Amino acid sequence: MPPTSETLTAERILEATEEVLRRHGPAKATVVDVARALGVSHGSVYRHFRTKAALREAVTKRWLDRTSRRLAGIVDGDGTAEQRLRAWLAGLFEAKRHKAGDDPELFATYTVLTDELGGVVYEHIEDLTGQLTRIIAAGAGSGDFRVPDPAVAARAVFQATGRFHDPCHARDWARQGIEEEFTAVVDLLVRGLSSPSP
Amino acid sequence: MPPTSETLTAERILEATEEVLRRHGPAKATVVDVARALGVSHGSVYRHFRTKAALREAVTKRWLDRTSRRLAGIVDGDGTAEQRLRAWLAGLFEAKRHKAGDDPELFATYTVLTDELGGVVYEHIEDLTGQLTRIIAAGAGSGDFRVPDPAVAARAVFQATGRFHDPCHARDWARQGIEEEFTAVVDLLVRGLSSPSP
DNA sequence: CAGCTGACAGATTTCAATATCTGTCATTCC
DNA sequence: GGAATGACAGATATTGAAATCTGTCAGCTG
Repeated sequence: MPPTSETLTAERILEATEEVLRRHGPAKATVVDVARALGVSHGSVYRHFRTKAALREAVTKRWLDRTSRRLAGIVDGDGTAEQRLRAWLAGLFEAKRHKAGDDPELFATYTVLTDELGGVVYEHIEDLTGQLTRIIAAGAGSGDFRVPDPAVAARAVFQATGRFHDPCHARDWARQGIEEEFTAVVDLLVRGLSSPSP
Repeated sequence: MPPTSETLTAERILEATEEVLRRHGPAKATVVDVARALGVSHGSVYRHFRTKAALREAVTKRWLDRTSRRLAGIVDGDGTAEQRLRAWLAGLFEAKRHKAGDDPELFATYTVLTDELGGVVYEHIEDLTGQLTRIIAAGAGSGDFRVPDPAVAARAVFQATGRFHDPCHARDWARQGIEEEFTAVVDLLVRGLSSPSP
């Protein structure tokens, strides 16, 4: 009994995979489960994704890209470079914190997945630091920021704020005072970017 | 056949525990193993440490304190506050990186231990940020740094450099270019501390 | 004939029995 | 008498046999 009689597409498989991951967790989510959820044989899933790893990679990439796209809107938005930088960092923190807080099981699942999929995460980080570089370069152009190399500065800012977006710190995001800590770090970084060259 | 006939002290037990941890890893290191290594019955170990958790805690504390003490020497050392701050941060990075690089097994062992012992790690971090606070306060006093609250700034600096001392980033410490990343982050933070208040 | 199926081999995971460990304490030993 | 021992009960870990999963492919189906 097929749940829907639409044709089987990669998109539908990804949808079902996400649901199975949410339900079963990363360790117990099998290709057979995904096929069962779709009412097809597991052989059909292998027609669209060569291996289980490729399927996991695709679903993880989709998940990460959702955050990327949301933040991309801030890069060319309104306000000064400093305002956009602050909004972007706050947006990243907020997005991660909500993902972790709203559905901890699913977040833990993706944390496991990203741990085993180095390449996808690398691209995601390149994407995000690229966005940051554009904001900082704009600030350097307008004179708000004084940095020798916007790309280097962007990476430093991204890494320095790791505590507020790297999944390995997720358990701290619910702690009392985390907001103040975030503000203190961002203030310090913004002052570093804005100060005259040494 | 007791390997040594000295009296059984807490110190000797900690020594043996560290050796057993190095040999067997955190999951397989048992109290029975420790007793066997010392040539005594496991009941004797329980005379000095009430539980296995207490033993693990004591040995972990000892390990963390070794790093603390090494860095404490820099706090009141020679040079300007900026020089000491840079030396302290570099020293912390260096210490952690060597621990992780020289004996990855033992480092992984302590990473597991610190994960289960929240309190000990909390105290260790309080200790380290305390040292940082003293350096930054000295800089604020001499006019090198301009910060409203040295303790807040110290915590921000500690967290912003987390990538270079937090065990969850240990695998990145062997990567190409990590030194440059460290320098970029520290430069940015020092500029932030030194710049005139906003 | 394009897409799907289900049986299959080898790899991985589960589960229950078996063995080991933790923490206690009555007893032994200097 | 203070320190150490080793037997013990309940909790935890190991092990290996049975079940399940991954990835392939010859054949079915519409």
